[in-house]
Amino acid sequence: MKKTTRTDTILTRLTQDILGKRLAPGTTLDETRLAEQFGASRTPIREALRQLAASGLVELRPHRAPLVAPTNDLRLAEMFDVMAELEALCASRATLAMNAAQRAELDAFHRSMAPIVRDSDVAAYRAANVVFHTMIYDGARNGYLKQIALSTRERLAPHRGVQLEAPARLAQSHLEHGEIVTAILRGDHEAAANAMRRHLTITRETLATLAPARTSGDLPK
Amino acid sequence: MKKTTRTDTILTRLTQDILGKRLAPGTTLDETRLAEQFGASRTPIREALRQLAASGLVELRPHRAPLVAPTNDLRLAEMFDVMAELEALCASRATLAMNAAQRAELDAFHRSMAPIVRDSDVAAYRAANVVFHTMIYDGARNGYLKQIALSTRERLAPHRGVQLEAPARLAQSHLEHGEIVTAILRGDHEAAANAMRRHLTITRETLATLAPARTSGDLPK
DNA sequence: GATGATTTGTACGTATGTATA
DNA sequence: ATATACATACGTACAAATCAT
Repeated sequence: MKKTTRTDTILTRLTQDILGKRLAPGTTLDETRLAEQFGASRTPIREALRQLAASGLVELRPHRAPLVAPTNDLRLAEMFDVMAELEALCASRATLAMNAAQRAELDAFHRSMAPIVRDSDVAAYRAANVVFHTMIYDGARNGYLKQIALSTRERLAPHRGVQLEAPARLAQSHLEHGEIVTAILRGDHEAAANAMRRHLTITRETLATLAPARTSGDLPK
Repeated sequence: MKKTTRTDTILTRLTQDILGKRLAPGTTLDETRLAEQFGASRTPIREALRQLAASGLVELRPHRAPLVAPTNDLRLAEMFDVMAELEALCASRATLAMNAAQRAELDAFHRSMAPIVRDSDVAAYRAANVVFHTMIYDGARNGYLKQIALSTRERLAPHRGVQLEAPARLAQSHLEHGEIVTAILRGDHEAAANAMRRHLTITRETLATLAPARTSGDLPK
C-alpha cells in the first residue's frame, strides 16, 4: 500500500541508525561503501545524505566524506534551551486554543500514564511521553510551530531518553505533567508555559547528572 | 577566492528566483528543463531541489514534478506568529546575554538608521533592518535559535518586504526599534520581548492592510 | 482500460577537487 | 613541492512510474 522510493527507505534507515547511535557521531560516511551496504547505487545514497544534511544529522563538506554530525555539547545545550522555550510556547498556546475535546483527552491521557509510572515501565513511559507532548503541540494549533518543535525534539531524542531511567524520575516527570495539565485546564497560559519550561529544565538537569560531561571527542587539529 | 560547486550556484539562483517571486508558487519545476536552462546536467539540479525541499521552498512528491511551494495563507500566518515569538525570545535573551560592546554597537547602529528614515530610503532601510535584527539574534548567543529564526525570516522575507512601503511605516518601524533598544539597554528583558513582539505584530498588520487577501491561486482539481 | 509520451528514479563511468606521502 | 590516493561532483544512459490520449 505504501509507495516508497529507494532514496526514502535509505533515508529512514540512515536516520534511525544515526539517532539510534548505531552510527557514532564523527563517523565518516562513504557513499560507495554505503551503496554496496544497501545494495543500491550511489545516487539514492547521495540524495539521502543531502536530506540528512539538511536536517542537521550529517555534515557535508564539498569533495570530502560526509560526517555523522558530531554532537557538539554547546550546540546541544542550545537546542535544549530552545526546546524548552518552544514547548513552553506550545503549552501557552494550547491553553488558549485547545477545544473541550482536546482538553478532556489530554487530561484522560495524562491519568492513563499513572499505572505506567507505578510499574516503572520506562519503555512504555517513554512512548506515552512522546504522545503527551505531541498532544500539546497539536493543541497549540500552529502547524509551523509543531514542525520545528518536532524536528528539534527528534534531534534531541537520543540524548533525552536516558534521563527517564534516573531513580524516581518517572514519578517526578508525571507530577510535572500533572502541573502542566492542571494549568491548561485552569486556563492559565502563563502557568502552563512556566510548568512546561520547568519540566524541560529538570529533564535537562537530570540528564546532566546522569551523563556528566561526555567527552567532546576528537577536536580535529 | 570563493570555491563553489555547481549545485550551490544553482541552489542560490533557484532560491533567489523563488523568494523573488520570479518563479510563482505552484509552478512545476521540470528537472530536464532546468538542466538545459542552467547549462548543467540533471544531477546538480536534483540535489539543489532536494535542499530546497528541505528548506520548504519546494514540494517534492515521488515520481512527480517538484512544485514551487504554494504559499498557504494559513501556514504563512502561522509562520508570522512563530516568527514574532522567536524574535521576542531573541530580544529577551539578548537583553541578558549581550556584552557591553554589543549593546553599544546596537545602539549606535540603531541611531545610524535615523538619516535613512529621514530620506525615506526604503531600500536602504530594508537592508539595515536585516542587520538590526541579526544583531539581536547574535546577541542572544544561541546558535540554534539564530538558525531557526534566520530560516523562518528568510522564508517570510518576500512577504515582509512590501510593508515598509506603507506611508510613514519607516518612521514607525524606527520608533519601534527604538523601544526595543531602550529596553535592552535598560536590561528589562520582558519589555524587550514585548516590544519586539509588538514590532512584528504591527509589521504583520501593516502587511495585511497593504496586500489584502492575495488570492490563493490555483486550486488544482 | 490500455498504450504511448514524458519525466523522474537509479546506475555507473569519468572528471575534479582535497588530503597526504 | 609534486605526485598519488581517494572520495565526491557531474554527466549520461537506462529503467520505472505518471499522465494524457
